[in-house]
Amino acid sequence: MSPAEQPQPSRTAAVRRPTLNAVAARAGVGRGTVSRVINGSPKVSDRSRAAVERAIAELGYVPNRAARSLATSRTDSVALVVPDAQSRLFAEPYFSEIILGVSAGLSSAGMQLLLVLTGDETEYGRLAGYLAAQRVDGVLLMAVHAEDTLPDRLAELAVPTVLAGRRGEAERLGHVRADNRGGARLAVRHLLAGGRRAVATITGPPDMDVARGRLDGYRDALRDAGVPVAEELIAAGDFTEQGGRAAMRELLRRRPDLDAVFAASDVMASGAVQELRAAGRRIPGDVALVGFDDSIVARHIDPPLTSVRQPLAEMGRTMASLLLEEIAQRGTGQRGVVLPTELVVRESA
Amino acid sequence: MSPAEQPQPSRTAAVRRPTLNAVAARAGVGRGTVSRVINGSPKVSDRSRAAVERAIAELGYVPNRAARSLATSRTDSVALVVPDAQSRLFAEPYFSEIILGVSAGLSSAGMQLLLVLTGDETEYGRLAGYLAAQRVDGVLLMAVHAEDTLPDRLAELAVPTVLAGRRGEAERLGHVRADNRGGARLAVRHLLAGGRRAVATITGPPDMDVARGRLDGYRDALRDAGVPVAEELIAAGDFTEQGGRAAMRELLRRRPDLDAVFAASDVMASGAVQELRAAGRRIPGDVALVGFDDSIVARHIDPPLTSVRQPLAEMGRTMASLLLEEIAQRGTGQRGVVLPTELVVRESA
DNA sequence: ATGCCGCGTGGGAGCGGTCCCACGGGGTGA
DNA sequence: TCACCCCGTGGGACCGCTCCCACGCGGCAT
Repeated sequence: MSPAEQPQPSRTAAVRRPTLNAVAARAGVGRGTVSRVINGSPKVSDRSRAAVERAIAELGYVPNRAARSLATSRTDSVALVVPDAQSRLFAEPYFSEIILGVSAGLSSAGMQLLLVLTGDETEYGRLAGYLAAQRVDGVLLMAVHAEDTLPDRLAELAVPTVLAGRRGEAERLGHVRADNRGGARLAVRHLLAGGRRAVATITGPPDMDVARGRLDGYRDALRDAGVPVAEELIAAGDFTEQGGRAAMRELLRRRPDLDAVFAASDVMASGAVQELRAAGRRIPGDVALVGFDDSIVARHIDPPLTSVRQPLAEMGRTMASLLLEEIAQRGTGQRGVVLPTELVVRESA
Repeated sequence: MSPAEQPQPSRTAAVRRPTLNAVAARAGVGRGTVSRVINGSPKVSDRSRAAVERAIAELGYVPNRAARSLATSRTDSVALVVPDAQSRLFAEPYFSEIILGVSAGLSSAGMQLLLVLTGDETEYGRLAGYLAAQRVDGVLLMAVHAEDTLPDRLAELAVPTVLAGRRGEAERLGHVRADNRGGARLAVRHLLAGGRRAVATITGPPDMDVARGRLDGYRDALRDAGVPVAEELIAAGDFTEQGGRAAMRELLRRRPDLDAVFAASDVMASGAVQELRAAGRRIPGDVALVGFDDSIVARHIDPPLTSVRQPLAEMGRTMASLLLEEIAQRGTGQRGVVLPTELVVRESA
C-alpha cells in the first residue's frame, strides 16, 4: 500500500462520517449523480437512482450541511430574534406558542431554527451585520418597537424578514398579527350585551400598535352600540400588573359608577382585579371584566377571566410560511397577514 | 480587461460580502496571516496585525461560518432539543426560563443556539443521526423520560450531551437539576412549623426522577420532625391540573382530617385548590398548601401559593457551561450538578 | 447509412475558510 | 565568519458539497 492510499488520521476525535464521494464510489456512479439524487433532480435514470439510494442507506449517509451551505450560499436556517429577552417577557407563553408554530412551519420545509435572544442594546445593534454575515436565509423578528430600526437595516442588507406584529399602520415589511381591533370589539360588545353601560378600558402604551388596535376596537364597539365614548373611561397602562392596578385605581377615582372594564391584556386585568377587590367591588357582580391574550393567568385568577384569544401557534406557522415564500422569491409574498381572534367566555363577564 | 478578470456575477441576489482573501489583499499580507489575526494567534507581528485589523474594519469583514465549519469540522453551535413539544408543555415558563439561561451562557462563548422541537415519536427517533450529521458541537436535552434512549445513542455517536434533569440515580451523562429533595423538605418543614400534623402530598408520576426526589424530601421532613409517614396521605398525580384534582379528591376521601398538602407542582396545586374549595375547606385556614415550581400560576391563583422555586435561568446557564466544557475536552466535566431551591412564602401556607 | 438531438452522466472548478509545511531574515553562540 | 535557531510569514492542499460543461450513446428524421 503506497503512502498516498493510507487513510489520513482524522483531526478530531469524532467519528468520520461517509461523504458524498463514498456514496458515489459504493454506488458505482459519479458525484454529480449522487448529488442529483439527493436533491431530487428528475434527470437521473431509475437504475442509478436505485443504486444511489441503496448506497445511502447502507452507509447511513447524511449530507454535510456546512459543505452544502458553502457551495450554495444558502444555509437552510432562519433566525428567530427576540430582543430584550431579559425582561422576563420572553417567559410569557406568548413567545413559546409562537415559537412552537414557527418550528412546525419550518421543520416541514427542512429549515433549522436559530434562536437569538439579545440582552442589552449594544448587542442588539450589532445584530444586523451579524445576521447577514451568518448568512441565515431569513429572519423572524419578535416584539419590534415602533422606532426600531433593525428591520430596516435587514431590509437594506436584503435579508428576508418577517415581523410578529407591525410597527405601525405603514409597515412595509412582511408581518403577521392578530386582529386586535376585532378582538377588542368582540370583548366590548360582550360587555355591552351583558347590559353594562359604563364600560371603561385599560389600554397598553399608546405608542404600540397592538395597544392602539385594541383601543380602536373598544371605540368601535361603543359606537356600534350607539354608546358615546367618554374619555375619562380610558386609562393607559403599560401591559404590566402594576400598570393595570394604577390604571384601575385612576378609573375608579374618575368614574366610581363604572360597571365594566376591558383590559388590553390579561396581566393588566389581573392587576385590575386586585384593585377592584380592594375597592370592595365584586366581579362580575358589580364590575364585569374582560382581558386580552387568554394567557395562562386568565384561567387561574379568581374569578376565571373572560378573555380574547389570539391564534398564537397559527401566527407562528404563518410567519414561517411567509418567510419561506419570501426566501424562495424575494419581493413576492403578501405584506401583512391578520389572523382572527376569538372571545373565550369564563366567569368574569 | 481580460475575461478572467471580470467579476463573476453572483448566483444569488444577495450582496457579495468580502472574503478573507480580500482582506489579505487589502492589508498586503497573506491569507494565513489574516486567519491568524482573526483567531487570535500570538504569532503575528504588531505591524501585520494592525494592518489586518484596519482592513477588516474598512471592509466590514465577517468570517463565513460555513467555510470555517467545513474546514474545522466544528460548527460553533449546539442544539437544544425539546421532545414532545406539542403537548403545550413547552409553553410552560419552565422551558423559557431555562432557554434564557442557556442562551446567555452560550452567546458569551460565541455559540449559536439551534432550537429543535420534535413532534411525534418517529421524528424523535431520527434525531440522533440527524444531530450527529448536522455536526452540532453538542446537544442539550430537555425533559428526558426514564426510558429514553436518545441520550445513549448520542453518547455512542460521541456527541457531547447535557441533560436537564436526570433519568434516574444512575445517570451517566452530564446533567443539571434542581435540588428537588431539598426543596420538598423545605416545603414540608414549613407546613410542620405552621403546626400542621396531617400533611398529605400529591406526587408526580413515580417513574420520573423529579417526582421521586420530591417525595423523598417529603418523607425526610416528616422523619426529621419525628412524624410518622402515613402511606394513605400520599397520592400520585401526573403533573396536570386534572391529576391534581383527582389526587386531592382521593386524599380527602381517605383522610378527611388532613390539614396540609404539599403538591409536587403548582399546576397540581391549582387543581387541589379547586377540589378543596369544592369540599368547603378554606386555604390556609383549614388546609395549608404548598406547591413546587413557583410558576406564574402560583402568584395568580387565589390565595397566592407558597411554592418552591428552582433557579431556572441559572440551571440553563450551568447546562451551557457544562456542555462547553465537555465540548472543549471530552470526558472531563462533572457528571451532575445540583442547584439549590428556595421556598417562596405567600398566603396559602 | 449518416447526421442530429437530447438524455444521463462524470468530473473539474469553485465556495471561503484552516492547517501546516517550507522559507527568508535577524539574532545568537561558537 | 558561519552554522543554527526561531519567529513571522506566504501559500498549497484540503474540508464536502453544488454547479455546469462536455461527452457518450441510443433513437429518430433524413
